[in-house]
Amino acid sequence: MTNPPGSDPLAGAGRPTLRMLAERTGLHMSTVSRALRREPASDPTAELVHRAAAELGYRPDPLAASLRSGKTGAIGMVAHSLTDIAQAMIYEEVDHYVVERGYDVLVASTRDDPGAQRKRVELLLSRRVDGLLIGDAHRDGDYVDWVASLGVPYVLVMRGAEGHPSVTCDDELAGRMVADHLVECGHTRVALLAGPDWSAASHGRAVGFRTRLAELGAPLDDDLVESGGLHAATGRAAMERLLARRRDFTGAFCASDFVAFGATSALAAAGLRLGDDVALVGFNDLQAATSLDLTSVRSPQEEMGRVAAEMLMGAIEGVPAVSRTLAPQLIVRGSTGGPAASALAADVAGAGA
Amino acid sequence: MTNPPGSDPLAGAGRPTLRMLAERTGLHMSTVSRALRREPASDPTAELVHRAAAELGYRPDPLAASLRSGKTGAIGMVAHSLTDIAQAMIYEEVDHYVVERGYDVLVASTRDDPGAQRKRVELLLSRRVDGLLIGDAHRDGDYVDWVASLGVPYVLVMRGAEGHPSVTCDDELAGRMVADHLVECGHTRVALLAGPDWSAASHGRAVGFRTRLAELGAPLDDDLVESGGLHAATGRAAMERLLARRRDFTGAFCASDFVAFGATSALAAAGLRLGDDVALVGFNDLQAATSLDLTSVRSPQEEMGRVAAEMLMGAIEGVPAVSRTLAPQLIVRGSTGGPAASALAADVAGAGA
DNA sequence: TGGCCATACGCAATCGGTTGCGCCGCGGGT
DNA sequence: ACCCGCGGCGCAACCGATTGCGTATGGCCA
Repeated sequence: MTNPPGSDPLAGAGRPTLRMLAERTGLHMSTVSRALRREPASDPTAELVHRAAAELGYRPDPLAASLRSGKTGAIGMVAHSLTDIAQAMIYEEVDHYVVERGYDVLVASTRDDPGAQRKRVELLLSRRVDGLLIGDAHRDGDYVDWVASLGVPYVLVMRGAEGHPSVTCDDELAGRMVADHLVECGHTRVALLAGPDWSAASHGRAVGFRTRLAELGAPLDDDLVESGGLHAATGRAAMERLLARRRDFTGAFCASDFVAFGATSALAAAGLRLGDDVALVGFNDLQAATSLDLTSVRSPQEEMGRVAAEMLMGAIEGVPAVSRTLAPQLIVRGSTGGPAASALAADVAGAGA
Repeated sequence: MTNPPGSDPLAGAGRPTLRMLAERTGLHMSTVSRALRREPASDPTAELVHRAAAELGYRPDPLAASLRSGKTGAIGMVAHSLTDIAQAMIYEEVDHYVVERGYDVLVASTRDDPGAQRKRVELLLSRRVDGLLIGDAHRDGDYVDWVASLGVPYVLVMRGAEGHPSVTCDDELAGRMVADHLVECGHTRVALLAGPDWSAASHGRAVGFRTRLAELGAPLDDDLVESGGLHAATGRAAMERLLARRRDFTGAFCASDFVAFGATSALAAAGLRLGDDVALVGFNDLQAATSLDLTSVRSPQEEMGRVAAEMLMGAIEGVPAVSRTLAPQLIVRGSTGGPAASALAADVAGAGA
């Protein structure tokens, strides 16, 4: 390939090493190594070394450094799926947070498969990440307990687990808020399209929802509960099963917006109008929720990502991690008879921009 | 940091090394190293070594191996944004493809910012990835040419660029298909909500659309073209601008489903009904498209990911990469007067499950 | 039975930094 | 004037594998 002079000082030719820097400056490697860690201006030697480094286009090799020091400057994030926008948003935020601080992120996705979870964590560990962000925790503690037993700093994000440091949304509160809202809108017989029960997030939402409904005197009928996955397909299937069984509910809470999207299709196919015949509430407040005019709970994914990253980096440096719970926010739209999409859409649609 | 005895929990004490394996088997490190690369059953020594490795729970250290060998067994993927589901789908597929083959993926996201692009590529390179998958190429060749000049195997995915190996969808064909469809549905005055012009994908879609419309005798009116980003917010804004200017179009092609979602909100706010007053076509066929009953073009993201990964791994092993273009598929739904959502939803909603 | 080749194995250098240790010189305290 | 402390620096070991080279060995064929 052609190699224009200004564009890449170090292509082709051997990449500059510490040894070369040492020769060029007449100092010893170790001196150079140490000088590079100082501020350029702190000291004549430091300045000399930094200047030489700049001239040669020296870039330290993190591999070699990690091998000796045991620190890699990288954290691992394991997600259940990055096609789940909520996880992707968390990842993006984590990425930007840590990269700004000179760290790096290695991701892995497990599809919530226990075998893959362990395998991917081991892979990350073999790459010697300094800490782990776990986004695919299951409520049965096996996986998470195992992670904890590895002796590597870790923080759970989005899905918590008893006795482990985590950054989560207050899912139970969110469930209660939805119950409040639906009942306030006059719905006394409502359904629940729950997510997988092994997700603490889904579980928490369901528990809060159920508990609050009971408190409000409109207890959830077990016959109106369907549980499944987090995708549109499972949401649609769940709503179809429900409709085949009962048609006397006037509202439903879906474990995620994707589930709500699927449910919407099923409602449409059954000739029921969203918001008029059946009120629907989703979860995550994705961009598309605005377009569907879907009431949804916004959980602060960006903030979760940032806080979790911050907490993990603290843990790596020895600060004990203490769990945090962030506040959800109900965004009311037309699917529960709220204001029309037009009124709210503008300030909402920018997520992920 | 101080370095008290306990601060290096399991790492220093426990992690089995090649040397330990050597001592335990009475063989030399180099012999052990080589025996591990053989099949366990191929040879008594190999079996002995493998057994010992299993007993000690030996896991090779990729850092050390890479340092010496120059190969990391990792590829880098740079995405413009993982909250874009299309990119996330590609990533997921790449991840599974290469992990199955003993490789690993390091991702980075750049938000399409030129500064970030170079920085992140350099970061990946400093981690010594064996090859690069570029998902955020821009049409002006600067960035991609620079990547090519680095001398590292690379493949562009989703967004191509002249003279560089890539795996893309036939975006121009897709644009033509949409034009055909809209005209067939009787729309002769249609609008275009284009994506960023520096994306070859967006550009190609627009070109194909425009060209085919002209061929069909219904040329695109420049006054009916809006361009912007790929998000719901920009889609909504674009449609609002358009509606403020003109109301005489009966159909529109959106550069992505997200843009279409935003456009839908704007239409609703203007009191126009999707499919009845204005026909809309999106791009990517995301899960939510089904629920919105949105006609969309499905581009084969999974296949793109797989093919690109395959091609890159080939390139790493010396097989020259030759660009491939995959076929798009139009999914007709209610937003262009197609069959109701109910008819098609079932087999479509499972994407990403 | 002798010679030759393929193979298995040991030895030691190597990848590119980091870090404990010891030396040296300089400045300050008494 | 003396001694101590401290900071900068060089030396060399080290992290955990891979790999070129030299030697011993076993199988095969003549």
